[in-house]
Amino acid sequence: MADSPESQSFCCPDHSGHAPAQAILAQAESRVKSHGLRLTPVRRRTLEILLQAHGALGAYDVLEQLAADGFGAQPPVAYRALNFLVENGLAHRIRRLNAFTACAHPGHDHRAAFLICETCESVTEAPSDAVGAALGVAAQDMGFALSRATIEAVGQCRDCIARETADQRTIA
Amino acid sequence: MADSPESQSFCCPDHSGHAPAQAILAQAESRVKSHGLRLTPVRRRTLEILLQAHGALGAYDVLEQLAADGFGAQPPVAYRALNFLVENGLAHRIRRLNAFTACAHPGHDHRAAFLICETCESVTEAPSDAVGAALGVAAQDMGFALSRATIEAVGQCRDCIARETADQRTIA
DNA sequence: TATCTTATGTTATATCATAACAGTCAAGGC
DNA sequence: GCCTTGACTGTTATGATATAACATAAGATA
Repeated sequence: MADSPESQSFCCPDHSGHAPAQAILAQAESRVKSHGLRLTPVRRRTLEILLQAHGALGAYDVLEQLAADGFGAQPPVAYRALNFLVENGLAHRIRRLNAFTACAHPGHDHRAAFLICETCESVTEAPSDAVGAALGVAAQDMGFALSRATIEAVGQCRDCIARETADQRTIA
Repeated sequence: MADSPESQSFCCPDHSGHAPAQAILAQAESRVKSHGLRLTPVRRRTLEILLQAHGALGAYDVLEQLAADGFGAQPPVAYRALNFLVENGLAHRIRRLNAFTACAHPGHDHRAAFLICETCESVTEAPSDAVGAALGVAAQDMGFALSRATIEAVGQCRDCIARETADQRTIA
């Protein structure tokens, strides 16, 4: 199960594998090109940085790494690249954390929900079609035309639950 | 329908009535007391300010009004009162807007979803039990223990849809 | 009243984000 | 090729949001 494609495709970048960075970068490249846009060096490097990150990264964290790589060291450099990635479905903005994370499966359009672990700060992208549908119904009931949504859950991830359980056994 | 208790209880503060401010303030008072806490003047006034607001208010907007009323004029004054209200279920934080809004029905615990109108900037609290349930299922599938969630939808509210439709008729 | 606790006020600073403009580079027309 | 054009990057400057830390005041309790 830990290695099945299903569990891979929604795992956070450093909770062992989702599709390897290379594959995602290639997908990103073609996706961007098909929209008549360019995955320039800063943008590509920004996506790489997000893909290598453990959890979500703040814009200034990204900026620091970009600067170390010889790109511009001013905030707009990071924000522009990050916004580009978000607008093109290659990354997501996590509002609760004022942070950004690489999209785990950029191949297709989708609405995503995020599971934010309070213990290890990991951010996991979860399938949210059902959630989106429920939200659509609620909106419709209010006469509200929904265009997009932010869905962010806070709690504890599987790994941290397991670790805590193990710790308790050790103590007892 | 426009006057039914149901439609009232989920309307935004200035899209005509939800329960009047007085009633909500009274509810707030008793709710807070039952938790062994106090609805102090700043906190009470902060809640009033939110209740009178058209949409959600930024902390600095609230601060400005508090200062005008003779309360402290420094950010922590507003943030403390706002955080108190949020922690006690009397207000909600709208992360997408970096803003706060009074809870439309503080009488009972509930998970809320917010509908943010891009046209008039109103924020409406929608019942979200179904959305929460769907999110719970998605989380469970990932082995994630959900503790709370942010659900914020962006789109266009009923009033603005109606207004736009009317405008188009006028033009045509 | 003395004491303890909670809340408020203030100073200072951290963190997140964007406007505006200048310089650079790539792609397509000539 | 080379020039124009539009997209991209870099920089300066500033704005907006949020909190840490500590001093003072106000309520509760003994």
